[in-house]
Amino acid sequence: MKIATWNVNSVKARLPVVLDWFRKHAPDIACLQEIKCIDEEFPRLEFEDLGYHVETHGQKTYNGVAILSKRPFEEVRRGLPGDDGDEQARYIEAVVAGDDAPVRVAGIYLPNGNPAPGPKYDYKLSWMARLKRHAADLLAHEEVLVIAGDYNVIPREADVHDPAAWADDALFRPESRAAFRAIKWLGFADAFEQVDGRAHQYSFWDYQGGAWPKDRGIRIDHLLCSPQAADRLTGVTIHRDARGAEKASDHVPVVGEFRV
DNA sequence: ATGGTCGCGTAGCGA
Repeated sequence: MKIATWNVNSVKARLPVVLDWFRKHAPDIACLQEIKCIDEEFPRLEFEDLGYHVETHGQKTYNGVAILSKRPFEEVRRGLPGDDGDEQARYIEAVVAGDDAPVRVAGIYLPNGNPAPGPKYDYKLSWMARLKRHAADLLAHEEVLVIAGDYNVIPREADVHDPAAWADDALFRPESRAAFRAIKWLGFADAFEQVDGRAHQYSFWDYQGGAWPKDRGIRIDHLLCSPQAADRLTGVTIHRDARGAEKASDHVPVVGEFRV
């Protein structure tokens, strides 16, 4: 089973590019971030035509997440628990039947947090604290669980082209990396680090300043795997080539393959 | 091509 995450940076602006990629790579489950539209405006029919079930947690203009699956959803949750006043659509979670076990997938769009310090950074860290609490609850189920998405965190120096240039950025500051580690150390494996782990394998290149042609990227799109998922993980592919497409997103898909 | 980000929404913010 292929489980993908992709920050598409507007599903409507990206639709031809995204549909081409789905036709070519046919993920079984895909989490999309920054769909930038309300549920009613999501191009649902186009994905249903490709054989997908579609669930969205949309928002006007900003944020918004979706989860797509070839198999029907058995359970869907919208919104990250822990703050009923949080209006930002950044979390969706669903369960799909695997061949021999249920598969729970959460799609996340973790707050960027810049500028740091400041209220946006405080929101990022509090969101991560909420994610940690919820992730701990989910781990207790002992399921095949993948938390997939745009974490907006660069875990290691090896995951950024120029660590010094990013030292004060909300994506690389010590508090952000510590919060990411605290979630991971609840008992998750980073899929990429488990099966590959090479330095300088990026998932995002800024539109500005020729970041893509100069390969000035960062790795911020991750698949965190429960032990039951990690045991079944056979490979991870970062679809770097997608960044070179006409009208590309600034992020590329990351796909994990699981025996389930 | 003497420029050099993109999307949303139609100014300026967010990333």
